[in-house]
Amino acid sequence: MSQFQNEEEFLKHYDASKYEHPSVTVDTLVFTVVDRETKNYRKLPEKVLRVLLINRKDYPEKGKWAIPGGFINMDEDLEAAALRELKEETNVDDIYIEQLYTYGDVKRDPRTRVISCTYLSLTNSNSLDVKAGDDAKEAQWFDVSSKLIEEQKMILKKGYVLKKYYRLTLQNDYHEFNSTILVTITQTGKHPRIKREIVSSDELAFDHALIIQYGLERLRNKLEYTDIVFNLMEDYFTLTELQQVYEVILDKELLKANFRRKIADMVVETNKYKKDAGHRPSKLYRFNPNWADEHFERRN
Amino acid sequence: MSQFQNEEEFLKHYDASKYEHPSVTVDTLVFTVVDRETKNYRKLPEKVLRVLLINRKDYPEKGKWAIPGGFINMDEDLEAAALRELKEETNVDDIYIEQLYTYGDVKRDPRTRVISCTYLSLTNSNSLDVKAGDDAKEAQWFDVSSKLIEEQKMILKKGYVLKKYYRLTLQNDYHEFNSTILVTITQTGKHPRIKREIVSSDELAFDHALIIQYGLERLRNKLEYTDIVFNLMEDYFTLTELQQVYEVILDKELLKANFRRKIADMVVETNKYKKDAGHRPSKLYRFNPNWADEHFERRN
DNA sequence: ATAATAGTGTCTTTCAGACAGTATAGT
DNA sequence: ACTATACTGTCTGAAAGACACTATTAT
Repeated sequence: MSQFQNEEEFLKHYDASKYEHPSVTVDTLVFTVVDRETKNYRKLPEKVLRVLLINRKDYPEKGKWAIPGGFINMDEDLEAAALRELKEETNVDDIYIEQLYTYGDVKRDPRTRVISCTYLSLTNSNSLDVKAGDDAKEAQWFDVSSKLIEEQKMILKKGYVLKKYYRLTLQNDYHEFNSTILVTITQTGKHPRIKREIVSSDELAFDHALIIQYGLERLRNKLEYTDIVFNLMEDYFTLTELQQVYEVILDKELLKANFRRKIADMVVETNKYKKDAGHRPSKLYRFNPNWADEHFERRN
Repeated sequence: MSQFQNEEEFLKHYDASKYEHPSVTVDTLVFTVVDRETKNYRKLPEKVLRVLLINRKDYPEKGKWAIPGGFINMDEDLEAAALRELKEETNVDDIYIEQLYTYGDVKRDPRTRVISCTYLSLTNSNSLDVKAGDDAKEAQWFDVSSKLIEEQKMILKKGYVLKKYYRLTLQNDYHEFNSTILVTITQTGKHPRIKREIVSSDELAFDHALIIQYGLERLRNKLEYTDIVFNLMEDYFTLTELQQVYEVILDKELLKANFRRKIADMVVETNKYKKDAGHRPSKLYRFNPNWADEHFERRN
């Protein structure tokens, strides 16, 4: 039985510092798609998927690359904290953001128990205005790709264990490094379980290789059933550009005619054209905001 | 520039208590599907979706119903904490669990800043062994349903705002109550935004009505592209039972022949039969563990 | 025999995949 | 004229949706 008469009374005596509390950070994975340079005046530029990382200028994990983030303030919501940190560290603003996953393993940070609530964020390359923030952290974009490099299947008496090794590659003009991630699917009895763990990740801080890998998976999945891709596009875009963005994220080629049929409802034609290179100009399209209505259910 | 020579040196001087930290809880939403009683000996029992709630015996929110959960220990992983709390409070064990969402609004708990990392959990009705834990908390199952009751669309100059009101109903033999949840989809300019908020929720503690609503949405979505449903089934089940579970969760009727074709690859026939009532006996099936292989990508 | 469920066959429409074809700017 | 891209038409086969039909048990 409670010693207090009412809730007001209870709250007056409540002392939050009685117990030890973990630290809570928010970390934001920012993706964008940009054009790679091209020499042939006729050829269209290739698209590349990029992720934003900052070089840690302090312990712990000093010198390693991390996704932007930091400790939350006691008086700000989680998403607000994510946006604030992003702004402080990288000057990126007005951006699509959604919660990704919360990482809280006991040993993931050497300082103390740190729970990291991570966010996935998308922006088009035009809105980029990345400079290092004034806290002496260096922000850079990295080309990112994740490929399945090995697969093992072990059959057990009841079910099986599937191990998938992914190579996560981050590179730009100045740096290049790899991480290896192991995804284990255990199917024994009733509940299949998925575990993601880092095999090696020398240049990425903490468990951030996992976050990038998982964010990429989420992005790929959502590409197929939401309108999330338009956060990576300019206001006006050609259908070929849109297709290229799909292709670089899904890491596979798509057939033009089929692609156009599939995304037809998501876009609206404009009367503008993109005339630039040595070939037929292409019509510019915009996102069709009414598309979201009927497809609202699949947004989670 | 850092004042420390190396990471070891840094960690020796690190004092986590320098800053104020939020509290962190884990809360787990547990769903199951059970048979409702039937009087007609021929008729199959109807299925109902249930959620597990506990009645809070202490401040804050004393007397209200809440999802089982509690504060994490400093030396246990998040999922482990969720499982421990579930076991302590409700005696539920060996259960499917996945992370749902992390709630961290500043004012969501009157005591202090509380970040709640929530989990979604599924179990079949056979595995139920719910008793109130020894900390004098009462656990009960509630039939749960969420229905769209009103929809408003406002057209703006650039885009629109869609407001959807859902009625969340919880009821069992002893209690019945409703919450109203407002889902607002704002589509202006580039980034569509979704906000979920509680309009009214008198008998549910904190923002738990939101969690139930969101968990139900997640369950509905995953039903369509994963094998998650089998966590709600016994080892052996009839195809009609499986269909009933789909129907009660999706809240719509399905055509038998089409349903069977759709789930054909996910199950394997056995030579057992369920002969019980005044009609043709039906074959028992099991989950086909090989199904997961090819469909691994869509698991997130 | 009857009531209720178990289980199958097939028609139609829709959609994904593959591929071949025509159109048009800039040099 | 040539090159690279823009854009469309159509065939095929698979899957989704709708519906009708047959089969089998306990009472």
